[in-house]
Amino acid sequence: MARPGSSYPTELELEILKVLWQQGPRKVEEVREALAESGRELTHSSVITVMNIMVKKKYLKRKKHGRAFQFEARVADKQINRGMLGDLMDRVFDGSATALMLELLETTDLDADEIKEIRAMINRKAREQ
Amino acid sequence: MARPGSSYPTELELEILKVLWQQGPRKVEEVREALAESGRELTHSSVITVMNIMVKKKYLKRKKHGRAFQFEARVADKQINRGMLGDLMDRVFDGSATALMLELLETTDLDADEIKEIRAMINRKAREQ
DNA sequence: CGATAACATCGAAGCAATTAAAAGTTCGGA
DNA sequence: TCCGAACTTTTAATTGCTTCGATGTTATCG
Repeated sequence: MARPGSSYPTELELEILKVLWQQGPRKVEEVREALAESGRELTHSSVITVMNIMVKKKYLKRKKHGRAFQFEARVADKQINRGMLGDLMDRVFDGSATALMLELLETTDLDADEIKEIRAMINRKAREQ
Repeated sequence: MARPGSSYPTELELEILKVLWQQGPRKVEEVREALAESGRELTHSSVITVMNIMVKKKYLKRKKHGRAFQFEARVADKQINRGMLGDLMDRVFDGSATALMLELLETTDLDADEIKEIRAMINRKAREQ
């Protein structure tokens, strides 16, 4: 039997989604350029292959626009981020948000502003209950 | 060209590591049973195949123990958890611990105790600076 | 209208991950 | 010592991801 196939975007798929989330609907060539700028140099052919797979997976939709296709994200960044984080939380931290957060706090350097922001958030959360 | 091959444990590898982290050094058969109990029914053959790959990848070491091998984790849970979390933070949240934490706080239901614990942690973090 | 450039599809190679059957090895008891 | 059970190694099928060359299509410009 074979690999199950993740229900979340793969590495490259995520990179492509990020470009479309940041820049809006784009042509393959433009996505290829954006990827190249962040250090991933692929041929046109490679990029379009993956993007067509992403259409099949419903991550993207495409529309003819002049002679080329325009591709657009069909999933929201929030939705994907949440899903991927939830997946890691389940798989690695056995579903414990607290364990995840403690790990993060233990191992990350945060500056004063960030701490302030997180604290405000947690206080708001406390008040909500 | 091929897939790069993640520097972190795969799905099944992580499940196996968890068993060994929780139970200490174990034989293949015992690991197989533990996996079955958490809903993943594999043949002996399948489990040993992966575990041997994990030895090659230096996740595990093995020692003859009677007629069977005993396998032991060679990496610490903390180390792996940290790495996988860091990887997600980089890939999904562009390296921002704050963004990750805010997302988690936004989307997770935490009970009073958990909030208290996290708050204590962040306060300690604030004092450290 | 025909050539060319821009763009798309097809086919495929190579490796990783998952799964397991079949074949090989070894230890302990009859 | 030899058989069988327990355990391991070998081989391999299947599928997913990444990558790209070769080939096919189409719009525009001269």
